[in-house]
Amino acid sequence: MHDIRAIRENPETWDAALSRRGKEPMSSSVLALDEERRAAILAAETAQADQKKAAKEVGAAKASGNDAEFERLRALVGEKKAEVSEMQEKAKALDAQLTDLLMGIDNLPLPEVPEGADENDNVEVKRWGEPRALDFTPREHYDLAGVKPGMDFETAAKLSGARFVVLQGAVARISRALTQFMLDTHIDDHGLTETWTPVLVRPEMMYGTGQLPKFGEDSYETTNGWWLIPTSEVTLTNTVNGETLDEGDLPRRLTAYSQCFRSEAGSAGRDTAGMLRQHQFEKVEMVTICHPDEAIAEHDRMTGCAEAILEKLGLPYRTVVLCTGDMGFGAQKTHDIEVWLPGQNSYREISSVSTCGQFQARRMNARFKPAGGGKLGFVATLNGSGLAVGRCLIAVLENGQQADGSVDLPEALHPYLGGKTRLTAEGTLA
RNA sequence: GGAGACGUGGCCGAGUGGUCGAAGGCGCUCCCCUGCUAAGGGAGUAGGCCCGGAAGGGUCUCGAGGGUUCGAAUCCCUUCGUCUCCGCCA
Repeated sequence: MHDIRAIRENPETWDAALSRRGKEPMSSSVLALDEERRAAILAAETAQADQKKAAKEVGAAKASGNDAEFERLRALVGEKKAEVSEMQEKAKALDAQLTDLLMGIDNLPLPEVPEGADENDNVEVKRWGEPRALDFTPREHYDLAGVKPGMDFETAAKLSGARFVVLQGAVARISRALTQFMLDTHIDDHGLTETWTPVLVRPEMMYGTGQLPKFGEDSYETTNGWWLIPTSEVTLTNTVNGETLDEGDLPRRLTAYSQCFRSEAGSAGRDTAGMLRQHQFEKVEMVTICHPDEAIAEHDRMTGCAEAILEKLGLPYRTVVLCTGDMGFGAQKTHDIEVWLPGQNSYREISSVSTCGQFQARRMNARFKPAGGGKLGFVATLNGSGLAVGRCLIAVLENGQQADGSVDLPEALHPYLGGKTRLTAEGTLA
């Protein structure tokens, strides 16, 4: 959410930043509402001060036996009370309106974020690894002989419908190995704190990280009002919802493996084959809660954590800075990491690392107490995939594929596979 | 799911309708005393919002939301959470 004071102080700057995202200027409507709201608050509080004063005098009048004065003051209190409740109601309604308005406005891009309309304007900032030269035509993951026995879309369709998968045998194990490998790396090498969270949350949490109110269509709500998390960014970030942390406790770096659920309403027709896009998928997530001054450095650090996974797996990738038009709702700046998929002959998103600045913290009311004293500040929050397990599985399978449909598996995974090094064309580990 | 109890400031803990934002203790900060890692004395010690250049003032917050009342931490309702017993269960 936006800081109303910042908008008041610099409406033009604020509108200009918004327009970089291709959004209409909002400051005049925001400020008009804000002014109305403050006038109502002032009126309500002035009336209330009068009421309280008179109410105190009532007691004194009663005690001194001044019945006339007592009655007069009683009447005055009654009068003021009506005025107070009227103005309070108005103030409350205006405040809710303003909050609703602000809650629906995108975060502002940082100055260094390139301007652009869509993914074509993203800027590549790093490229690592060389796609392997092949003397055969690469296949997509679901088309590999060794994969087919362990990746069953028909049974998944029977169980649940389209965009689900059943993994079995060696493929299931490779997937699990990937998860373990990622978590261990983040915990042991990157110093993140392993965390396990619920996947069902109250709606307030979805507001906190920005899925609600605008993107309810993308997630699933249960009949009793819980929401299935679309990413554990929701739970990890909201661990500090409503909290005031000591500055000394920052930064908090968390990682969690979780199931993620997305209805993907707008994506029908895209990536329907294979397990690239599923309603339910697995992800290892990273979240940092830190001092706002450290957010940019943390952003680069976190990006590095995600890249390290791909490097250890020997998977070629490139990193891009998303342009203003391609960034998510709550982000100030986003790095997408795209892994090479030989079967598609292209780089595909496998991780998205964003800093949200204080945007989510304001929604969550997550603050910190400065070490030297002074006013409380809002923390900064960052999140990033580290990585999407399903897509990483695809990348491992496609990049390691051999002409016969078997797969050479990355060395980093061998310890997690009981020392086995490859997926045979028959679908077993060897 | 059933029955009951509870939810106060950084922590502990008083307070069951009237100058209570809230006694007391602990912790912390500053000052004094003390020639020393003891003890004592004093002062201070939440946050949001609104007005104001500031000083300062107003208002809200005793889990949250609503209500009763001239007046609520104290009464009522709703809700969230915690604990105990029972049931169920991975």
